[in-house]
Amino acid sequence: MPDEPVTLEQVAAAAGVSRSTASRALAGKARECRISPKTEAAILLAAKGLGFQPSHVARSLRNRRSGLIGLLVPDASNPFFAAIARKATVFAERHGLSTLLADSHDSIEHEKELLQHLQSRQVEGLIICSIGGTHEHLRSLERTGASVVVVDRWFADVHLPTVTSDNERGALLATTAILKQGHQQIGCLQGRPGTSSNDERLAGFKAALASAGASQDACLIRGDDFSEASGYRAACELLDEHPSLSAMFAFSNQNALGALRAFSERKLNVPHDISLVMFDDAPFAEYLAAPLSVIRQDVEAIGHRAAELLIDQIRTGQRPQELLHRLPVEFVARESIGSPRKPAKATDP
Amino acid sequence: MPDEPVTLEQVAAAAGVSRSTASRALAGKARECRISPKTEAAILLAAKGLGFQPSHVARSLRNRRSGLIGLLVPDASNPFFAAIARKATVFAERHGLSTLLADSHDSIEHEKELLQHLQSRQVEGLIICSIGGTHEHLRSLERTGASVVVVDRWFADVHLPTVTSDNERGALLATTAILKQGHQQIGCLQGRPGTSSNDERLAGFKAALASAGASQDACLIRGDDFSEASGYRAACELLDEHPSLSAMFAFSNQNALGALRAFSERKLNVPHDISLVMFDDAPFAEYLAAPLSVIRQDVEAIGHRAAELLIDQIRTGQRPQELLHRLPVEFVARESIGSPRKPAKATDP
DNA sequence: TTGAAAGCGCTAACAG
DNA sequence: CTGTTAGCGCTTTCAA
Repeated sequence: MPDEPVTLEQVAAAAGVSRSTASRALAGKARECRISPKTEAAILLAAKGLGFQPSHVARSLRNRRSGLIGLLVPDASNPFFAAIARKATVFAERHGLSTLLADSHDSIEHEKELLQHLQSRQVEGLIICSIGGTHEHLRSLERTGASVVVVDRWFADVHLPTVTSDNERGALLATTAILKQGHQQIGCLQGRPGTSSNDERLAGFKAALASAGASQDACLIRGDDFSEASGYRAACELLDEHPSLSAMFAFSNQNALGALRAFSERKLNVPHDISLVMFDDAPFAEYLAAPLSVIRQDVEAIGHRAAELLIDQIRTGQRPQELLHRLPVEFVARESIGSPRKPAKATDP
Repeated sequence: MPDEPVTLEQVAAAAGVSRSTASRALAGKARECRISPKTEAAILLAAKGLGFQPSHVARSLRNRRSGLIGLLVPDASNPFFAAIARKATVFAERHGLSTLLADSHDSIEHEKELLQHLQSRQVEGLIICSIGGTHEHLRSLERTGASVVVVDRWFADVHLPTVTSDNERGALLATTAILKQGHQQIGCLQGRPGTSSNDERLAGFKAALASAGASQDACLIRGDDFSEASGYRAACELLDEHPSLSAMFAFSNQNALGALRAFSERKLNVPHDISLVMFDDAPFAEYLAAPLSVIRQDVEAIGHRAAELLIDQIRTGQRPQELLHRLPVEFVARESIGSPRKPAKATDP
């Protein structure tokens, strides 16, 4: 910013003392360093008068502490990550740390690159929502002993503190709720296969089917990632190939929105023609044509826990005892699960 | 992070050269500084071998450029600001700048405080979505000649580059659409009075009423801020006090959600019993019980323009010619505006 | 073609 | 009670 910032030097000069004294006084160490009240006052006055703002950069260099944490997410505009971002920044700020935001655009290449950037910025800690796929970079973080928290997804061979929802239980709850209504065939709109959040939900889905003795038809699982587009495609395929399908379970808000689009194109009514449950609650869910039953994850808590775990690591220099933090989820029953309609043509409600 | 980072010194030593030479080679100035290819290679090799990561902190101090921009928003988890955050970070990153995220929690005190923090971090530029209320701090930014872009809201007496939507026109469009259906009384669920985004929308609302010769009953304007709670309260009041009310215009997504809650409690059906339009589109809007007609603002464009304006300022050191950037909005007709129902009791659909 | 030296703004050990 | 000194890691004259 254009204006040459005021330096400690200038404050010291104005107060007629040396930099060290000024530094001490401004650091609130007047008592401790037995600085005379009048010099202290002079220094404080000079600082205020000149509008002195200590340089964090210089301080960082000297103290070898940047006072920065990094936050690396696949999509900062996704409400889930945005909520985490908020919690993290606020918590960090409260501990005197500022937050660098980085958005990997769902690309593992970007993720690695940004990780480098963040590291070269000397971040003291990192909250990362990794895309997954490869995770050498995570393992290397693990080795360096950096303060890191992995959020949302986890990786069996990466021993870093991780916070995520109880995905399997959530999916089990959702699927069970559907089965209870008497549905025989449930379409599954999955997210990105290979990610823990997806695979755990899938496991819960299958477990519920198994324990109900229902048919585990793998063909009823579709989808490539957590996007609206994937949800739409998956729902279309399922609807076209299995006209008798009476219920669907969407693994994300976006997937569900895609499904709703597919339904609306086909004039399918929820829950009359088809039932739907989605993973992750959203403010709008209860105002949809049919208020959606959902699995609610406590996003706030996830963000909070992540920040907490990170700050602890930074302060103690130690990884926490518990590495895997699984936060509970909750089934919220609304009106989107009905009874299976009578076997009939799929297009005319 | 625990591991002592590798310094330039070490790389230089390993390559058997001085820091200066190493610095030059690693800065890609080999040609320019006529460094012999073999020493260059040696340096690059050593750097790679040791996993050298230049210290941004040291560099910042030396170059007097932090390579940081600040992003100060009232609520990082609000999709609107989250989208802007994303655009800004990505754009900034592309220009070698990292983004510091700060969340003022809708509090002007926090806003000022965080602004200080960001400044002491030597940010080279700042994108700020100010709460408003007071804006001495903005005026002081104006004076220092800092690179700043104000987003979403603007302030008549603050001469800083600003990007916002054409709120007045949006509101005019929305209100006109309602009037065209024959509604006589339109409830207005406003956001925070005193903010430009609110007051401009209000102006558009009133202008539409005026030019249609409709009654401008100020009593039909309610609401305190852009939250769901405010929307709910406002809608309840309006509904209870004016049973003949047949349409509402919500100034934000949240306000609209609040209204929907009020409607649903009263078993009011949209658009049969009551019509609704909201400012700002949302992915879910078309899947609501009645797909909502909305005024769509181009959030991506706002974020993009803001980042662009900021980077330009940073590079040129100059404020742009045009200070006020008003991005166009669009009326998206869906199904939430119906004809006014026959005068009847308000509670039984 | 390379090195030595200075200094960005700050803090802290060590002297007075 | 306060000042002097050194140095965090890097870049950039200036000199060789």
